[in-house]
Amino acid sequence: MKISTKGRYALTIMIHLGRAYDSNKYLSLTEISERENISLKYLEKIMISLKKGDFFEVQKGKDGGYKIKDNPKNITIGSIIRAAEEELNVVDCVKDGCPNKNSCDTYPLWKGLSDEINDYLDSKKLSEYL
Amino acid sequence: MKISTKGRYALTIMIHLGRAYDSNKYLSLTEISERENISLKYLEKIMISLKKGDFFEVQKGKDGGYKIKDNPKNITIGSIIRAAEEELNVVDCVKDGCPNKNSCDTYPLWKGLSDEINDYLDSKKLSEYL
DNA sequence: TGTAATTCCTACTGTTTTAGTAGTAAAATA
DNA sequence: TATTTTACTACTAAAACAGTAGGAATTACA
Repeated sequence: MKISTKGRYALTIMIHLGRAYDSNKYLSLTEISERENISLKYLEKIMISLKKGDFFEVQKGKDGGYKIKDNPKNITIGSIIRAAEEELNVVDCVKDGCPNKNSCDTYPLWKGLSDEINDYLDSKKLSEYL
Repeated sequence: MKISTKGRYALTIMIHLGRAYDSNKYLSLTEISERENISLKYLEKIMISLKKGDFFEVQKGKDGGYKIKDNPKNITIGSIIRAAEEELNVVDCVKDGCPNKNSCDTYPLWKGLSDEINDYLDSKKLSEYL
């Protein structure tokens, strides 16, 4: 039961962008990469997933980078982790809609746990970690 | 963020043993294997981990198997999953006591999530799933 | 108009984890 | 003594994880 580095680094990226929110400037992955000592190439890869969350305005080229569109107070940690990790279900049958979930002894537990995790992460806002 | 089959099957094993609790008889893995269509060999392997939880009385030989020592009302799901999965921390730094956790931006979140998961699973008893 | 900086896109790769399988020894019972 | 069960050790194919690599497209600025 681990969050992958993808999910962890995604949060790190968002924290840096969140801190730059007030400045209204673009922040590049190069900059974050140097600050956090994480390879630029890996951050780029994580950004591919993260972009599905539709969090950013993007500017290519010199002095470009990413800028968060919405106030960090309105961005939940859950939405960040789900974008990075693709999903946040502790077992696949929760997601897939297991055909015999009504007769499954363990389904209620895993469903309950998945809900608990999502609710917890949705109760936390990016602004709390800046 | 997935629970492995090890954790899932561990719960399944415990549910079968929990149901047999009142009968005071031993239940073999062969029996559970047949009921659940899970390979006996794999169940044996999972049992190696699960035994660290000190849940059972064991009887080898004919009509042998495992018997739960304590009432299922007193066994938490958390203790089962932790025995099977070895740990239940969403990031390693929570377990290892990361040296710079005091300055880490993301530590509080991961620690909070790990605690949330453990608390949730500890609030559920095996008896609720029999 | 050229150059540096940046995102975007595709592909590759070594390592670790997962999910088992296999064979045999040891113990217990009848 | 034969059978059934757990206990122990070792192996393995496939998937996931954690990156790395190279270059194309775009933009700002000098």
